Amino acid sequence: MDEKLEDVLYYLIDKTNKVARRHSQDSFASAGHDITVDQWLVLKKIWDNELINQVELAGSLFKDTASITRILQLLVKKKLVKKEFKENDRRHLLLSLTSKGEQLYKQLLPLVKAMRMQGVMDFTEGERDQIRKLLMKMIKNLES
Amino acid sequence: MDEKLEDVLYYLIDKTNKVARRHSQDSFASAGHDITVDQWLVLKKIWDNELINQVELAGSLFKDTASITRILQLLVKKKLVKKEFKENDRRHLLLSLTSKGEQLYKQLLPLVKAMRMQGVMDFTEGERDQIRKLLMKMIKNLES
DNA sequence: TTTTGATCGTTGATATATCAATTATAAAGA
DNA sequence: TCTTTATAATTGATATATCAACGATCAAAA
Repeated sequence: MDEKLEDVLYYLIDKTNKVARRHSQDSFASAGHDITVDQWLVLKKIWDNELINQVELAGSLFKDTASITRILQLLVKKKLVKKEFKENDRRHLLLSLTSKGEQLYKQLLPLVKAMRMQGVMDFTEGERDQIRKLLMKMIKNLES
Repeated sequence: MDEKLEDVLYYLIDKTNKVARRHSQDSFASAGHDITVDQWLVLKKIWDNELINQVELAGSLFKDTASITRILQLLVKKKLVKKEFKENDRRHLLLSLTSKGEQLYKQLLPLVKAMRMQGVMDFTEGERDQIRKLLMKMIKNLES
């Protein structure tokens, strides 16, 4: 007899992830913002790292470049992000936020900070360190 | 200045989840099995809980009933799962594994058990309890 | 009994994940 | 210079997530 799904750790991690994402997504929606969590992540990464290209962006968000292409298509359509070519290298795109994108970023930031707190509001400093340490250990075990 | 993405706990959870899923998916593929992680989860849940309906199935896997409908379409097409109606109640479907489904389940189980170990192979009993406890605490904080 | 209400399952639309194939371009080598 | 090679980005196909709308069917109320 196999153990119950509820007792499988990956399952618990998946659930936590989903609950956190839904909470974040609902917070954006209730605040009247038409943006997905993944779009926010891309927006933030570009803000933090102006002129990053799509391969780097994908790597740092653990996404496929195909996913990044499609998320960016939407962000460009919403006029939040712009793409340009590096000088003398038409192969590499450089990404940056439009002023509308920067404005939205600043507007969302306090919301996002509140979301991040919600899950760990009653955690001690030790507990925060501990969960981080254990998750990183799992990642190391799974990345061969 | 906002903290770096790498320091955000949700981001770390998302990464762990992705790494675990990819590891599991790769294990299925290398063993020559054409099945997704989500399809496996549905298969296992039905095995554990014969005659479950789609709403219950969705709830226990944290999935939308729409997702369940589509995953089941594929599993039925692969002849791993069958749907029947409850007697005198054409509104409620009952799900069960076909013999092919049961056979596949048994074949995958040892693989799956190995996958589950991979991430926590060097964890002490205390660490396993701790991460579980902390994740459940996060879930409680985020669900409301 | 007819109507109303509630629940279950499906479908459509859109966003994302993943893999494979393709295009464009730059850099390196012949 | 011309060819080969490597990398970046895109696109197509399929699977899943989410929300909204819908259809079917049973149950309870009028």
